[in-house]
Amino acid sequence: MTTFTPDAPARGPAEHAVRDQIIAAAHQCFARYGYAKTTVADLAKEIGFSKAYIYRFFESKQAIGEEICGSRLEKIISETQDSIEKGDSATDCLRRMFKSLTTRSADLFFHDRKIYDITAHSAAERWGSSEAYKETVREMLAEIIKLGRESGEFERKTPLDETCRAILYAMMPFIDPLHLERNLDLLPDAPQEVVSLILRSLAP
Amino acid sequence: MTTFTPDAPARGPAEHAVRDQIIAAAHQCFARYGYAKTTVADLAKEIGFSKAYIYRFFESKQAIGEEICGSRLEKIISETQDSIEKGDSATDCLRRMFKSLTTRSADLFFHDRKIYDITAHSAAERWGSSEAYKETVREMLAEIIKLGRESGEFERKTPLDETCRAILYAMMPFIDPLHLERNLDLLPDAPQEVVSLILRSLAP
DNA sequence: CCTGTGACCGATATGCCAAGTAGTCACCCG
DNA sequence: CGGGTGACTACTTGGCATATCGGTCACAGG
Repeated sequence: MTTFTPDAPARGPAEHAVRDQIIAAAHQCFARYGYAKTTVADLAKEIGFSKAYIYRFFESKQAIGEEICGSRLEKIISETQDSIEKGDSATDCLRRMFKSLTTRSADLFFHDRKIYDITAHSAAERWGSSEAYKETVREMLAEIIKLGRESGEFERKTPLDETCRAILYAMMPFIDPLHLERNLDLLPDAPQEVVSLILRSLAP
Repeated sequence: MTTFTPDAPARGPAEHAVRDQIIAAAHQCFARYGYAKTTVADLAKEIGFSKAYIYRFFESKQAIGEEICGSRLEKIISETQDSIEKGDSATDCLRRMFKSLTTRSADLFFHDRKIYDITAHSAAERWGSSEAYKETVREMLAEIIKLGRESGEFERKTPLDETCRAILYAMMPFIDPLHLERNLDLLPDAPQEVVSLILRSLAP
């Protein structure tokens, strides 16, 4: 699994109590007031240091946002991974994977809206956090397809890369936060119907 | 094919020289300055009548927008229909259908941006014009699938409705103007790869 | 009946200026 | 030296008065 920390030039020590405090404060403020309405000065006040000090640990407000966004996406990934591991076939794993990704994203939308908005913003602005998320999802999918091909569940003619790309494009409306937002009324049936279509396409 | 005129209570006579003048002026102004920047008063001045008179023919500015939007979408539909008719198999028809829809939509984006923006707005606001468009696309697709099933090209187990829905969901990123806009960098390969996946899923 | 309009209303957009915000830097302290 | 900051700048943003816009209506002329 690739790491979520963006390849940007990190500033200051990666491990530091104050850095953790900033993250904690940011998580709280972003969740409560939203990314835009939270100022760096707010975060500074929250942890009892000056604004300038925050810039010893993060090169920008966006970097903090990416960190919050990334760790939330990581949680979705790891929960999804857990669900996949309970699958008893590649078919089952694929169903579980997308079921988990869509329901957990929708959950985020309904129960942690402000954080969800950050992920949507992250996707729109192509932040490192969501690029890394997409890449990890791609890797997870490739793993399942490979498994299914080895076990004889899935066909082996189509190039693996193309298969993965096409599947992700097809699921985009339900995975990409930006698109999901507009398709909430199609949950939970639509994504499952697309997964069924995908599975038919994978038949040997 | 369903008509594009929204089921709204149309105002005034449907056939009328002045009505046509309004449409012509609207098309010109919308294409040049955009829907938002064009005022109803602008249209009135353009055709030499008063603003109030326009409301004898259209119940709102949106109704005019829907008309412009709808007729442009109708053009895409009819051109696509033409292309489909040249297909020599259901498989070919399906490829042609989506190839035509995506390239013509992208074309609209690049060469008639202001009009494209209206279609995107129409999709976002769920205007009648784009609902009708989506419905017509669904009908076109169902027709092709039925043909393919009859000729033995496509499988017959999955319910027709579900097949059509799933295919449209999967192609949404490249058909829906709202989504297409964000995926222009994936053209022209991505939609074709998804169509290939769809065709694999339709194999008997 | 049909064609056509100016005056009017409530909501929304616009322009403008003060206040706030992201980010930097020189500098302080132990 | 690492830990920490106030003051500064260039750029947005918010708020508010004002103008504009979508839409209606009563009414006029043929």
